[in-house]
Amino acid sequence: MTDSTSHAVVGVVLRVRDGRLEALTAAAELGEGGLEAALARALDVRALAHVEQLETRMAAGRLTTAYLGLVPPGVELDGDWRPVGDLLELPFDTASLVTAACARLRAKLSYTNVGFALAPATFTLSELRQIYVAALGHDVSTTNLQRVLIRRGVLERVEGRRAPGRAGGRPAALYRFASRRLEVTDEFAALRPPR
Amino acid sequence: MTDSTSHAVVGVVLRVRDGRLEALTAAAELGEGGLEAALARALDVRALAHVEQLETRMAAGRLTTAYLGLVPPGVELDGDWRPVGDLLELPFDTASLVTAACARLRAKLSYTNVGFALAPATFTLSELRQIYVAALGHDVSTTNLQRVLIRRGVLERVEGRRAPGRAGGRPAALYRFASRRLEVTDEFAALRPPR
DNA sequence: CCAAAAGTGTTATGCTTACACCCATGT
DNA sequence: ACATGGGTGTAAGCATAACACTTTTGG
Repeated sequence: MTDSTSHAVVGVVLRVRDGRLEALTAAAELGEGGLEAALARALDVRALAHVEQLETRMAAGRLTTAYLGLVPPGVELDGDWRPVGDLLELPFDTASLVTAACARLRAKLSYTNVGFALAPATFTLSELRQIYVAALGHDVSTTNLQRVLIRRGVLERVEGRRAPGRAGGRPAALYRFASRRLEVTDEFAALRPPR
Repeated sequence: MTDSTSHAVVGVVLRVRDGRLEALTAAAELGEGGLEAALARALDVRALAHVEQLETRMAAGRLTTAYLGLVPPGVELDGDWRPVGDLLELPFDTASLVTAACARLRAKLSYTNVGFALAPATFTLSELRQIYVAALGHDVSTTNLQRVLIRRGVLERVEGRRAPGRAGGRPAALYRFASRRLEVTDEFAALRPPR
């Protein structure tokens, strides 16, 4: 049997800009090429540092498969970017996908290395902190961010320092993500296998 | 535009029986009624204590949306149940969905109350332990299981005790899950919001 | 010399694991 | 009494959070 339902692929792309988490949505109809191919027609996937599927919904006889994409600073992706939290002008189902995307991002920030997809190639800890603050929606201490990510092996020191701004201050060390592909770094909180 | 791709909904159902994790798969073509309706045609969803979507794939021009379902002991669901780990006779893509389902279950057992969907209404801690051991694939200490689940408020004591078997032993207290709907009980391991 | 920003040291807290010990029942 | 399974008490380990303090720069 064959169905004749319209099937859209929606990309929900997130980025951090000016200390705010912003979202962009784009859609294309599913064709012969497959889900990822439709996503590629909807937007320039080369700009995305990370992509993962969110979910597939059916409403009003229309299928929608949503993807989460993340764009690092410095990479341009044109479209109608708008701050998350200002979703009132979006249709309800789109807004709800953006909310789902943000929830997924927040969760993964705490137990994976996804941060790499929102950060530039190299950065200072303050810069990384701003990204985490924007994405998580609550304050994060630079000290603890560093401890956690270093101990897990997520961050690596890199040569050189960032010169301080006008106000002075100690020059900041530069870091990078050890891997730029998604890795689970803190698998299970409880009920770990015995040693 | 309208696509004419065939679209199957596959249910991957898991249960624990005789100390082993078993899987059953069933599929139906997507129709007008929507994804959940197709799932209901594939199998008796009334038997499932929990259902959630896994993912949507497209391979060889064919769409597949997979769901994870969980059945508690004492509820019958007919079909070709087979132990997880004995997937060689299944087509590759089905086997890979079963693997994904198990991974999802294992992960959620550690930070949610999903256990309710694999356990009977009331049970002893030993019985619950056996379920966790089978689902996680590694040993779990009864002591720690109790501590973790009680502190999180996932388990509740219930009136009465289970009489010991032939070999004697102290009668076991009975417990139940405080909620029988999915709840996240251990949100973030790291980077929690400040107090 | 002072302010500002970055980074380290130290302590406290909380959750989990490990393990020893006590409890209740059948034979 | 003793074996068996159930349950609790206690201590240890580990990761995170909090915060004080030191370091390095610009003005």
